[in-house]
Amino acid sequence: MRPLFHPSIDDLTVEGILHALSDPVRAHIFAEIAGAERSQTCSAFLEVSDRTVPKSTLSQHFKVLRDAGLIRSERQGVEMHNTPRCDELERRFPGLLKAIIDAHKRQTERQRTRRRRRA
Amino acid sequence: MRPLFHPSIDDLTVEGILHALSDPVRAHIFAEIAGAERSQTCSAFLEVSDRTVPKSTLSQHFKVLRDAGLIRSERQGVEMHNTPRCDELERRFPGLLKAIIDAHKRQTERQRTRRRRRA
DNA sequence: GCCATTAGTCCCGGTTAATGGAACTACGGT
DNA sequence: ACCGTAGTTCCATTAACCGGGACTAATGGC
Repeated sequence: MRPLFHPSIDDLTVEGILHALSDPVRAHIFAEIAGAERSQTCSAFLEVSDRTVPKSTLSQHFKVLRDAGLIRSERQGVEMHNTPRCDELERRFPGLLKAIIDAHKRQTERQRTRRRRRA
Repeated sequence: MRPLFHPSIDDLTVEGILHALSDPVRAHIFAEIAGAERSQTCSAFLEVSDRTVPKSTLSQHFKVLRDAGLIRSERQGVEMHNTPRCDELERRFPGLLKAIIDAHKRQTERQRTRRRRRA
């Protein structure tokens, strides 16, 4: 297994981070990983908000998140354990992640209330 | 002239905003517009950080920023005047824009000091 | 050790999005 | 009416994304 690439915190770009989180599936995955107590495997996200994500696509998504410096992935046995790099990111770009995750939360909450109102 | 489309603040998505600002040229344009005292024309950005941007591309970039709800564009005579929608955006996604612009600033400053050190 | 199973990755063809040159439109000035 | 300027639209080329299928790496059972 070729060791997974993780960029140094100094090489991270805002563009990369925004691009990674501009996809709803990736944003969801990252929010979950960032909010979870323990590391999450990739296959935990084969279903995201009632939609099936093919595993090749999922693998790409994780690569994008890794390359953007948002998560760290390490193999443990047969599965991959993903953890957020929040502390480093917070030092490099203070407040950025929190603002984005908050905005996403705000949006999904609103979507829920809107849907409820329609129903 | 077909009137320009501006989405309602309620229809804005975080994904759209992040995607729009994940491009370095667009991020630069938006930062300038957001930071300027007065409205900016499109052609003010035919040169961005020492690179020439073709005007068809530039036009597309402005459309992306408009569609994401980041700017408002209105024709005044022969030129287009662009203003930020910061107040509305702040109400919808508090802190988001500031965090992103701050992160961008932080990044460009670092790039400058790095380049200076190398030289 | 060998086979089966599980978790992810890689490859590659099809589809979609971004880029930029050239033609076009919209407006103002003369 | 014509010209120059500011932006837009069209279209062909190129790059990025998606997902099915083959492949790889690690584990457990036998």
